[in-house]
Amino acid sequence: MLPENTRRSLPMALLHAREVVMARFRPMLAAHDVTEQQWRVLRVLSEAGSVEATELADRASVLPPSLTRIIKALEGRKFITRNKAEGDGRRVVLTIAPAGSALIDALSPERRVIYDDIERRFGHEKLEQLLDLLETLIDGES
Amino acid sequence: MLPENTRRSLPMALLHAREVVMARFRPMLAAHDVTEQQWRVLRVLSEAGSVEATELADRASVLPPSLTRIIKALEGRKFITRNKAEGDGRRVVLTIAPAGSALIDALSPERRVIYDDIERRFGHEKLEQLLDLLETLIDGES
DNA sequence: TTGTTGTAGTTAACGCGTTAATTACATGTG
DNA sequence: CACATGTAATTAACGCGTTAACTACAACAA
Repeated sequence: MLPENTRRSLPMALLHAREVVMARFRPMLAAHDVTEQQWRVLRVLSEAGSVEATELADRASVLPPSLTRIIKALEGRKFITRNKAEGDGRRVVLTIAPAGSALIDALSPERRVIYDDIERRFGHEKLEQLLDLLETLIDGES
Repeated sequence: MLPENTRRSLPMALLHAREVVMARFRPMLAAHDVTEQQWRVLRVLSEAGSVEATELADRASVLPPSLTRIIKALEGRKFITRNKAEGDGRRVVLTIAPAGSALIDALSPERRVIYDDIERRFGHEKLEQLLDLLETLIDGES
């Protein structure tokens, strides 16, 4: 059945929800001259250490062409390092650098405050439930 | 509490979920040379008939500068008409045109198939639950 | 070894997202 | 009326999203 109105359209609802959430984080990122996408890439690298470009693009939900640009920017600021994979001249391995880890650490307290506030207003139970549903949707469709 | 990994990050989960869902609709839109954003604008207008630019941008989750560009494109293809509001020379009123309605109608069957497939795989109950949670989140944060 | 096919990454082109600045018009105050 | 303030829309600048095309390297077959 088609959604009777745009508010019950799944793509629009997901978009709108992401927007209101990101509105909370955007000022923090802007204050440190990091774009949302750069931030996602940094977080994945922070979590995994060293990751190949393809996997990184996938985990950060960034397309390969965008990742190329983002790598240049992050490498230029010494947040990450870029090396060829040994044994395969095509692959590129990205690694988080000290300055990158430092940025992640520096933003953690502020992130925590924002995240806690969202969780408090929305409800811990609902948040977990929402994350579970999203995970199921993602795994089922991808 | 901070999300322990990127999969449980609300912004990333929302982004990823939207991506896998839109992947289903994108080919349909591309086949008719309509961008996602143009499509959202058309749908809102189709639902409401005539809407002022500011409200349209809000309901379609499009920023004003983007809306200006989208209006030009849609007006050029005679999908919508653009008029000044009477009584206020600043405001602009957008109205869906016959060609726009025709496009909406033409895509409806295909949309239904895609939406039904998502709903069937994900589950009707879960979909309703997800939409409810998203609506709550949106209303609470905006 | 040579040619073919496949894969990883980059580049290109065009539209949108985002913020800031600007223009045009409206409203309110003296 | 004249001026200041406020609001709607547009423009500008720069980065990302998206698709397609291209380059470089790897794997594989003859």
